[in-house]
Amino acid sequence: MAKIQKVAELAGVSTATVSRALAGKASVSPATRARVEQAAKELGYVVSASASSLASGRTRNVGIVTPQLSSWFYMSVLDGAQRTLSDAGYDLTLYHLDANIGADLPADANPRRRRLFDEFLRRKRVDALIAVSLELNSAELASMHGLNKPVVGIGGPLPGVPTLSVDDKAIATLATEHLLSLGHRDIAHIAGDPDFELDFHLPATRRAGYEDALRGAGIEPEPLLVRSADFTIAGGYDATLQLLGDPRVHPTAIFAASDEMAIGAMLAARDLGRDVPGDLSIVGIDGHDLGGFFGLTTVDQFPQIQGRRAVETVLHELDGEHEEPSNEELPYELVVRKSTSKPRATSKP
Amino acid sequence: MAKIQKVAELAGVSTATVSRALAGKASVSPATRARVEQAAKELGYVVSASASSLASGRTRNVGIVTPQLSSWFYMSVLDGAQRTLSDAGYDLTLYHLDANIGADLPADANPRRRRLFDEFLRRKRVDALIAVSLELNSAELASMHGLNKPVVGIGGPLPGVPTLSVDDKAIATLATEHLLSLGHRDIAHIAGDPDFELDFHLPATRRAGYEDALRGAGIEPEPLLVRSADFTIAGGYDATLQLLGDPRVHPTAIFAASDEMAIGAMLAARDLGRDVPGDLSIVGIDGHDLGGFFGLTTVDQFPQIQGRRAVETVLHELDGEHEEPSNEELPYELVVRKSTSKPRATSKP
DNA sequence: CTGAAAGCGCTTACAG
DNA sequence: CTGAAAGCGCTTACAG
Repeated sequence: MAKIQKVAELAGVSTATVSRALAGKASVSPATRARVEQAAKELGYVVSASASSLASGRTRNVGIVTPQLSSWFYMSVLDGAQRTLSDAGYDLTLYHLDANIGADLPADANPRRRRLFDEFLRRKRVDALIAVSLELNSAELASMHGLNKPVVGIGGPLPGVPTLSVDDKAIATLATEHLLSLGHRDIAHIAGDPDFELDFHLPATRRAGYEDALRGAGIEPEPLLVRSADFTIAGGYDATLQLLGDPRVHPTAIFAASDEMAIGAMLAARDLGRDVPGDLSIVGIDGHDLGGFFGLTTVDQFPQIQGRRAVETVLHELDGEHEEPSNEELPYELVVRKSTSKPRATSKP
Repeated sequence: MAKIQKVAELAGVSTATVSRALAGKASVSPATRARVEQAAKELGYVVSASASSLASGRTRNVGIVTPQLSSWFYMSVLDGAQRTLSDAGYDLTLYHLDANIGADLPADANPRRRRLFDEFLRRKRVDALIAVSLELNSAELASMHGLNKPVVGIGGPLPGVPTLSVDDKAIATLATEHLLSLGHRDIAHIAGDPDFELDFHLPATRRAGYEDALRGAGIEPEPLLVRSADFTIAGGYDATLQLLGDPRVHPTAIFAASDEMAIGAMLAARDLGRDVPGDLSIVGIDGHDLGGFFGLTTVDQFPQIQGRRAVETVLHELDGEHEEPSNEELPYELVVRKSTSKPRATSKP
C-alpha cells in the first residue's frame, strides 16, 4: 500500500501537488496531472480514507439509517442509494434501528437506539445522513441536528430537515378512486398497523386518503370495512379472511396499504373461492417486485428512486448548496394490472 | 463536538490518559478512569473515527460485499452481520456487486466491479471484509489478498480465505431424501440458473446433491426432470408449468433449489389444479420468511446466523487470532411443513 | 501552477 | 499508573 510520498517521488513533484492532482483541483497543469495520475496508477496508490478525512474534514461516506433490513421497501431504497453513492465515489455505512420500538418510548428504553444517536452517529465517520421512514423524539432530533451535518429524510416527517416523500394521502386517494371509478361502492381497507412502523403516522395518513376518496364520492366510510395488519403477506391474508367472513359487510373491493398485504388478500380471496377481480378487486401500494407476477394493480412509489433522490439531495448539500428544510414530492404512478375490474354485480344482500 | 483536549482538561489528566481510559486499556487507575468517563459524558465526547484510525491503524469498521441488495437471502445475511457488528461497536460499510456479471468475464468488462477492487476497497476504510457468495477471478483475489486484511467468505469458495458455508450438496441430498423417504420416485428438480448467481457453482452443487440422493436410492437421474430458473417465484412458477406440462415425465414431487422457486412451484401447481401435497410434494431450500405462510417444507440454512458467524470470525481475527483458511460448516435443518407427503398413487401411465 | 510547512485529532512507544 | 512527544498520512492556507 503505497503512500502519497512514493507517488510524489515517482512523479517528481511535492505531496501537495499529488494531493491536488488526485483530488481533481483545477490548479494543476495538465502535464503534471498526467504524470501524477500515471505514477499513482503504477503504484496502485489510493488515498487513505482516514488520513484524508482527518486533514480535510470530509469523509466521502454517507450514513443511512433504516428501520429494518428485511423488508422489500427498505432494501429497494437502500439499493437505489447505494448505487448512486457508489457512482459518486462515496461509501455507504449502514445503520439500523429495530422497528417496533416507537420513538415515543423513553429514549433509554431501547439501548441500541440510544447508542446509535449517542455513539455511532457521533464518530464523524460520515459527511451526511439519510434517514428512512424515521420518526424521532425531540432528544434524538436535537442529537441529529447537533451533528451539524446535512440530513435528509425519506418519508417520515423530520422537523427542520429537508425531506423527500411521496404524497401518501394522495396515493391512497388515487388507489381508492381507481376502485370507485370502476363502480365499486363497498370498498374495504387493510390499513397498516402503526405498531409495526417506525413512522407511525403512515397508516393513519393512508387511511385518511381512503376516507377522503370515499367521501368525495358521497360514501360515508364504514369502520367495519377497515382492518389493520402488519404489512406482510400473512397479515393481509388474515385481514382478508376477517373482512370476507364478517356477515355485516360485503366489500367488492379491497385497498391494501401495501403490496404485500394486497398479495395476501389475493391469496385469501382465492382460498375462499372468490374470483379476483370478478368477485373482488384488489389494489395495493408500493410497486413490489412480485406485483407483476401476481397481476396486482398498485400505486408504484418507486423506492429505488427515493433512495437515489435522497443521495442526490445530500450530495448537493455537501457541494455547498443549502437545501431548505422543505419537502420534495416524489413521483408515484397507478399501475393497473389484472386484480381490479368492475364489480360483477352489487353484492349487497 | 468536543475534542479529546477538552476532556483531558475537565478530567485533569493528559490526552494520553483520556485515550487510554476511553479505549478501556487496563493500565488506567479506576479513579482516573471514572473521572475521564464522567468528563467525556458531560461533554458528549466521542472519539473521532478518522483521527483514531489514522493514529492506530484500526477503523472499527467492517466492509461487506454482497452480490445483490434486493434478495431475501442476502438481506438476511446482512441483517445478522449488522446486528453483530453493531453490538461490538463496529460500523458496517456496504459494498455491492451487480449480479449477473460473472467473475469469468474480463476484469474490466464491468467497470463498477473493477472500481470496487481498485478503488473502494483500497481506501483503508475497513479493518476487514466479508464476502458473501462471491467467486472472484485471480486478479480480484490477488487484489483482495493485497489488502492485507482479514477476509472471510460466506458461501462462495475463496482460495486462501477462511470460509463459512452450509454444505450445499448435503442440503440438496437431504431435501431429496426427504422426498424419497416419503415414497417418491419421480422427483423433479428446479435448479438455479448459474447466470443469475455470482457464485456460479451453487446450482451445479445442489443438482449434484439431488442426483446423489437419487442414485443412492437406485434411481437413475432423468434430465427431463430438471429445469432451471432464476431463483424467483416467477421463475419457479414457469419451470413448474413446463415440468407438469411435459408429457414425457410425471413427477410426483419437486425439489426446488430455493424457497422462492418452491413457492412459485406451489402456486403453479395450484393454478393447474394439482393438489399440494396430494398430487405433488414440494420442498425448497432457504428458510424464507414466507415459508411458514405457505406451509412450505424446506431446509433452513439460517442466513442471519451466517451473517453473525462471519462477523464473529472476522472480529476474532482482528483480535489477533489467526484463522486458518479452511471452511467452517454452518448449520442447516429440515423443516417439514405441509407441502410434502406420500405420493397419492403412482402417477406413471 | 507549485512547494514548504502547519495542522487535522487522535494513539502509543518511551520514560518515569 | 501517567505524561510529553512523536507520528499516523493526508490537505490546505500561504507564499511565491
